[in-house]
Amino acid sequence: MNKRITIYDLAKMLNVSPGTVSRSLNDHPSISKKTKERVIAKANELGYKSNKFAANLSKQQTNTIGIIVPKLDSYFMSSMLAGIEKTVNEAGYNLIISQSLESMEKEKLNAATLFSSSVDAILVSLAYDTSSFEHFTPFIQHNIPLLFLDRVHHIPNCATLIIDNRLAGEEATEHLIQQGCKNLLYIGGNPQRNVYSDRFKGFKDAHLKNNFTVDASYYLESDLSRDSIGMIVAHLKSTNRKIDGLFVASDTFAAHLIKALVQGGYKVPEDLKIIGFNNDPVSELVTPTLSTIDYPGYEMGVLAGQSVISQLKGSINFKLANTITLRHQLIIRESTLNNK
Amino acid sequence: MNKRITIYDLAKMLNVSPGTVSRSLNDHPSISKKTKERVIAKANELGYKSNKFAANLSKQQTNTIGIIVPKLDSYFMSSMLAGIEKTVNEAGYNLIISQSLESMEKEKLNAATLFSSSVDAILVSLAYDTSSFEHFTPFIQHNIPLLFLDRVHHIPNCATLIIDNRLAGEEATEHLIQQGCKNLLYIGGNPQRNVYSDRFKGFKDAHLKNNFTVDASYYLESDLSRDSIGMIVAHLKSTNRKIDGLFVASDTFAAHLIKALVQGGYKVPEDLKIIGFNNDPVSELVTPTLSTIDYPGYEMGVLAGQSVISQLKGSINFKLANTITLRHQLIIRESTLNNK
DNA sequence: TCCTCTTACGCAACCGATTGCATAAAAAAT
DNA sequence: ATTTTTTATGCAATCGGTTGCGTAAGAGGA
Repeated sequence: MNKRITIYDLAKMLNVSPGTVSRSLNDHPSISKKTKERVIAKANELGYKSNKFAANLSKQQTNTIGIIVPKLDSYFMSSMLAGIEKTVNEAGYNLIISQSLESMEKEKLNAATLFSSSVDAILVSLAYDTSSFEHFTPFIQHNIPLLFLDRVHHIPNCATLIIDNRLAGEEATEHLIQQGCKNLLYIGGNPQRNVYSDRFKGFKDAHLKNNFTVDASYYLESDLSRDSIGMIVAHLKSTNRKIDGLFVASDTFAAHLIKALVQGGYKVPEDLKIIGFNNDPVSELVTPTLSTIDYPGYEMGVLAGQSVISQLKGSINFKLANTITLRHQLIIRESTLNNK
Repeated sequence: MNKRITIYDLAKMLNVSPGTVSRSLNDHPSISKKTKERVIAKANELGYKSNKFAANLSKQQTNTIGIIVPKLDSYFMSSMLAGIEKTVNEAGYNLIISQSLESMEKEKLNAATLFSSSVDAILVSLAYDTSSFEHFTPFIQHNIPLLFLDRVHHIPNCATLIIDNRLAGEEATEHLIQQGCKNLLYIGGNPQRNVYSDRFKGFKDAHLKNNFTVDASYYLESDLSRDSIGMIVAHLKSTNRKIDGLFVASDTFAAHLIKALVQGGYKVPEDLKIIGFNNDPVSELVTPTLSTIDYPGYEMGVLAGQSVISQLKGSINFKLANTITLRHQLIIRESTLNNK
């Protein structure tokens, strides 16, 4: 096992001081070109790698960014992470990823770990059941940038990155109405999460605009897991209102639902039109193909990375620019179309 | 911004030495219960968090594990990562995730970064075009556990975690043959990657067992990206061998292919049977549903995490137990079925 | 040639925790 | 009461870089 070589080794071999080696390696202006070259040449020759922990310790910054996501195994999350990882990596940061597994308790633990790992910044997409936010105060107290994305909570001086879920919900609903649906139902997750409640707001707004009645019973709360498909189908069958349009807050759930409904004898879109959310790849593969709202996960990740980095570099004042809203887009496919 | 408090602060306030504080906090046996309690109480009172970098620097270990994956936005990858993250996290480790984006150059960079981040161990799933492996030698030289998973390369003393791709390929092919296919084609990625070449080996073995002829032209190499669907369809139309069975090394690709073929007038499974690989959620959603090989990403992640941790803790001698092979399972769905 | 101003580098403190070794205090043994 | 053993703590070096400050050597000017 080769001993890892340090600036002291280099210094000794080159007959200079460790300080000079350090400065050379960091391209400090007060070192002559000649010396720099000698040092760098030797460093390469010996395969010198700086010890990040020593560097972090003295520089008091870690070049790591932490992120807490609910779960990573969805297309949306993983493409968002892909975008974040790529962006922060190019800026020289490492990304520590942790999952709350949709549990506030785990989220607290993760936050504590990341805090004690001295991340330079932290990104958070909230767990399903998170209802208090004190676990983020250490970051705020220590002025560590905290950015919420997608599943957000507004805390003063914390940036948030979202799409306009209300508007997207309105557009989706409006589309269903234009396709002739009269009796709509919204299927979403925990309304404490902005993504679900805001979409329902849009759903309501579209109703009001079209002089349709709407009340809380139009919000069918579900954990959007595959196991709940059966309950939803049962609900649709048993309800006295004859539902002819469904706005589902998740494409994968919508896709499974379509499959189940078709097997259960429903005709989609003839009997029942369905629109999803996210533009997950499955929406193109299911039959009928699923109309949806395109929700740019990767771009969101890139933007999140960029904004957190510019925050770290101090090049943007986030006290001012506090909320970034990304574009979204209605995508019409077969599951909401009349003709054919 | 509260100054972060250190063991020196605690030491001063409690009139003990920093060493005592450190030992108390680490539950060192040679500290009296009374002192420990005093220290811990004070630490909690002031919200003391140990500075990991200082600790890492002196302990020479970081409690982080690095992983390089080709891309993280596939269901398989993200569930594998979910499994790894959960496991190593429970063991007190952080996970630094980086993507090679299927490029060897990026993989080299990532390896260098992780090395200089002093990860305690590294997990790797190789990029599409990785053809040399010197970028891993620093880890080996420094005795840092290196575990390959899924897309592996055999290096002495490095553990690998795989499924039996050859056997899985044989089973998939055998199934097609049993369903009456006479003219098979295998669509896979770069044969430098074990996952693709081994499946083809199984494909060949099944042919030989059934006294079918097979040669290299039965391997259609593709990058398995969506853009290549058109080329594949063209190939199927133009080839003089009338293909009636397709073994595709990726479910998502197979799903898109089914969609394209059906649109192009093919009947699946009547004209052409298709079997995929991975048991991606999409395989149940596409019409016809896709037969496939179940490939347990999450479990693979858990196992990878466990084995790397036991390696770090020294509880398993990996010089002996070098390759772990996971179970896989043939899953038969509509895309390969005759009746109906 | 002597003086001033740069330039290039060395010195040493510092970041915050860990840990081997020494030792004072307390407990046990004689 | 004295010595030995045990227990609990302190001291100080160490991990590997970074950085403010001081200064010798070299460049430039008079």
